[in-house]
Amino acid sequence: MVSKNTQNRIDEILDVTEDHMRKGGFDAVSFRDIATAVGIKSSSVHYHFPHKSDLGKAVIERYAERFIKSLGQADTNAKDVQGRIRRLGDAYIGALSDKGTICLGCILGSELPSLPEDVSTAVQTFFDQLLAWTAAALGGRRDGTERAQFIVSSFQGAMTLSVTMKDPKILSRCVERLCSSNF
Amino acid sequence: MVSKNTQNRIDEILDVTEDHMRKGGFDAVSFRDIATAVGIKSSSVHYHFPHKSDLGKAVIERYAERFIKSLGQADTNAKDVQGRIRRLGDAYIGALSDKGTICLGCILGSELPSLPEDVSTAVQTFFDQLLAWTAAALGGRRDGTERAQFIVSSFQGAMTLSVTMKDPKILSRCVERLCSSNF
DNA sequence: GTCTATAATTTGATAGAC
DNA sequence: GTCTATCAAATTATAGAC
Repeated sequence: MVSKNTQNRIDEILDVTEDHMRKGGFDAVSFRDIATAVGIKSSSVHYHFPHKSDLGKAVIERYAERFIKSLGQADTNAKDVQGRIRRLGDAYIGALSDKGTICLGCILGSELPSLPEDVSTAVQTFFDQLLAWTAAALGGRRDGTERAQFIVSSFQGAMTLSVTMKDPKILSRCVERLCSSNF
Repeated sequence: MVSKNTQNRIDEILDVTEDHMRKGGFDAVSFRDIATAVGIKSSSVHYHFPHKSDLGKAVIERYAERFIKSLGQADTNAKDVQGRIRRLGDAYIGALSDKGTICLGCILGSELPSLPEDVSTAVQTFFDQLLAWTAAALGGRRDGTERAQFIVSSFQGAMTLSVTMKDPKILSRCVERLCSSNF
């Protein structure tokens, strides 16, 4: 096996890890499985990520950055609130159709009490950012935080039920319903 | 260790298993941990549940029966729809405050793609029953199934976010919001 | 029904050569 | 950066005694 550019290899490892983790959670990931999927040995994975928690932390942090960035600017003004919430909904729909698997934050959030501390902290940071974006997107209402919690949790739940019932329409109808409400 | 009545022992095992599973999912459960918590040896757990999937299947089936039964009758008439949906919401609030952990269906639903087939089938059966109850509770509307999916998934998502953010109010406000809507 | 003992496999992790 | 080799621990599971 020829050496590869470090950043590419790291991304490859994180791609495969994210894949496995979104299917079965943190414990569904093993160094050997990841290594095999990437085409290297497990000791080489340890070279990049010494401990499993390093791997978990890196994959959720990368996911958070990508997801939040995909939402674009959450301009804090009253105009086009529905458009911005639809962007959020579309991001969830995209994440689902992407791989047919649940949002990474969703599955790791479910397992939070059993995760290593670095990882659970990173998961909570993801949700802090996501809720802050959503509250801002709602245009600075008084109860923006609570509305944001309702919207985000509804999308997450609908996404999870979509995977459980193997029916992506559950999520898309949820997005439709919330976007055509006045929040 | 003195022998115990079989049914009691089985319930003890399922209690502990449910506990562990609600904290970290299917993979967070090990025969040794369960045995230790119950006060027996792992081989004795295997006597009651030969394979791990037997344990998983039994725990979700028991959970489903208890949860659905706690909802009471879902009389199919237009009266008191809000009262019935509030019963459903209260069941979720109860499940959360019960152990401070997520609903078992919720966490196993998230991991569905990686579960043994018996277990994933049992999880889907749980949701089939829950959605059927909710659709009936909505009083036989035309789009009852879709409304039921929205309500159940919103409760599930709010429960999960409550655990993730360590704020039970996220769920209780979600219940309040949906109960005071006209569905 | 529970125990001891043990097998077979998997897992996270490290040392050291190239 | 990747490899070989290896380890200690944990895991699912079974056989057979009591």
